Amino acid sequence: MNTDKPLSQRKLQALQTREKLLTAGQETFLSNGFQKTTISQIIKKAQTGYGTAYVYFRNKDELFIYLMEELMNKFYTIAELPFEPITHEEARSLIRNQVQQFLQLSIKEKAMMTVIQEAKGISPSVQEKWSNIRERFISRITIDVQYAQAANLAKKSLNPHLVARGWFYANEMFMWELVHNENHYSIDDVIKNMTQMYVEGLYH
Amino acid sequence: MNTDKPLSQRKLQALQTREKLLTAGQETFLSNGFQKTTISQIIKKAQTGYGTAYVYFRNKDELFIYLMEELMNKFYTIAELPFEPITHEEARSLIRNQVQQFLQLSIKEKAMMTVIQEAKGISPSVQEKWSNIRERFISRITIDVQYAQAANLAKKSLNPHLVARGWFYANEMFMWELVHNENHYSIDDVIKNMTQMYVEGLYH
DNA sequence: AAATTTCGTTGACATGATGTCATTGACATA
DNA sequence: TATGTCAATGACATCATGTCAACGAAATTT
Repeated sequence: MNTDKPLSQRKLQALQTREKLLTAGQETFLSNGFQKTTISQIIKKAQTGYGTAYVYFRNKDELFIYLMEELMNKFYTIAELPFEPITHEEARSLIRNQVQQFLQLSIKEKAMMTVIQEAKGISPSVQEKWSNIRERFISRITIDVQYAQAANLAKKSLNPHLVARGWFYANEMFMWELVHNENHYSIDDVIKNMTQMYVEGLYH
Repeated sequence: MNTDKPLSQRKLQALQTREKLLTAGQETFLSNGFQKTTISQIIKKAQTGYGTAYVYFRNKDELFIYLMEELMNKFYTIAELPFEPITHEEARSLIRNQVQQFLQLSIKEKAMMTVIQEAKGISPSVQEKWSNIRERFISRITIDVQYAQAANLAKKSLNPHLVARGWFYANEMFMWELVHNENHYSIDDVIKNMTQMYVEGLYH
């Protein structure tokens, strides 16, 4: 599990400094948001000199992206959930479950998701990172749709790529809304309605 | 049509200055994007002093918002298209038509839409403006869904608010993708697939 | 038509964030 | 002990923003 680390005291300290900056960044981003967070705030909290931040990260955006990565892995796990239903009903259940996990993870990580939403509007590199997640979901959903079509569960007249994309888009937007607290709907209602529409639109 | 204008020479010049700033802004935004456009660039193109821009607009965001308004009115027209179908088929046709107009307008105004997309990620006030359009579409679609349910064309087990929201979300996201040229799909395919999924998911 | 007021216009200025770079000094190496 | 390496640093140059006191031409008053 643990690869041996031939760490000199210097390298160790460097890693610690980097880590200090990341955690200081985490805290600052969560309390101030992306836009209002400055390098000065981060290095102050990390107790390092100004230039130090630029030794480890090209800029604020890059520092933030490292913070995103851990969270992204959790999403990837959900994106890759197995999907091999035999019946219409089983399909509905698996789909509903994936939506639920996606939305619940987002809400659990609400604080960070809010900042990510803000950041992806401002920073092209953050936007691209989020785009990675999106495409990963979409290509996996595409495969699922194709599976259902091959199993004669889903209508073959529909383009699986477009179906997958449209389906994820709706999910994503509801997710941002839930994260932003602008919703006046219960999560369960959202899941139930979306799943029903999707399954009855796509499946026989 | 034309309300009488009791315009002193001063007020006239003021209006002209404002207009110069708006057109200079328009040009600059379209060629440089939102982020990279600065007040200095705008006033230089408008041939006014630096402070003048701040006389007419609180900041860059507000100037941009005035530029958005005209375009937004075109969207509102589409949002309010009449919808009173008698049959399933008529409903499908009306829906398809609305989607088509929405996407075509976006593509026709592609240059400005690209800047709007960028701006709404950066400026909260632009985001709110766009949110107005979205909610206007959604509430209108909600009414349409309710109409179809009352006419016994659509399933009554679905929540019309959530259906309308999810449907618009998918449309919006495809629209941004089309505007951004990231699409590898034809508009017609997108419209056909989305409409089919929606109608067969919602209608009996 | 002279005097006075109003107000559109202006650019210098203060502020604040960013990214760079020459320098420093503690640690590693010989 | 001497020499090198490199993590750390903060002063600096750069750039954008928003403010404000002052100017002067137009409008109004006397």
